[in-house]
Amino acid sequence: MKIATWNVNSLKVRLPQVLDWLAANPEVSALCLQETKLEDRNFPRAEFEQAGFSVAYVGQKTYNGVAIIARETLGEVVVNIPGFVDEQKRLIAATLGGVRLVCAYIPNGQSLDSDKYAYKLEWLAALTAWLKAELVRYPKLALLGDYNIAPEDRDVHDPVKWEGMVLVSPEERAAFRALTGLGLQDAFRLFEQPQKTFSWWDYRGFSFQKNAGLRIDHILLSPELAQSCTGCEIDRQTRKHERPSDHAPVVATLKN
DNA sequence: ATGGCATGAGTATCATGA
Repeated sequence: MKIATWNVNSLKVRLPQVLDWLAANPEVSALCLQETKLEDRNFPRAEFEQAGFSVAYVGQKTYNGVAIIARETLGEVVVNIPGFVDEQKRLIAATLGGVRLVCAYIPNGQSLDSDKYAYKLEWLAALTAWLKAELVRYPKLALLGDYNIAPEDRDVHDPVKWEGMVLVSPEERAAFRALTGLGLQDAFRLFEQPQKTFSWWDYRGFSFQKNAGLRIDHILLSPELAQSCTGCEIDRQTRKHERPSDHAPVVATLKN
């Protein structure tokens, strides 16, 4: 099976692209979406179900919103981080064929001196604490999503330019390492990868054409899943579409 | 260069993103 994550930056705008992408990638068993920006009553459930998918989603107006689209029935759906009071809709988890899928839209943080940055670090701490317990319950666990963290300088097109900015700060990178410290492994880094492979490019300044991007969308795998992972790729083709999302899908292949 | 796009809410601009 393949599992994937894609920040679509409005599912209303990107729904045709998502359906096309799922049709073009039939090996993808589950696709995690972020920034759907839709209240639940406006989620295009019928469109996905008519195309044969099972869906789990939670969203809000204008901002955030996450969903899992799967080819088989999703079970054990959990919304938000249990025990963490949060107005924002940024996390949904579900089980598919014995694999626990956690779909997360980690806060951006805006800037290092922002309240949103403090919220980002609190959110990450709560996520890490919850996942520690979740990993005991579910040895086959994947955390997929928009992390809004470039884990290392090689994940940044111009590390000097980005120094002191959100997404690359030492605290955020330490929070990412706290996740890998639970035993989770970055699927992308399990394999040899081309230099300067990114998952996000700013809409402004021809960033995609210049490949001025960041790798901030990730799939982390529990030890048992990492063992079965045979590949991980970023599908930058989607960024060439008309009205593209600024993020590209990340896809991991799992055996069995 | 605190802009540069894009999206949504709402109908002029503003908040947010990364």
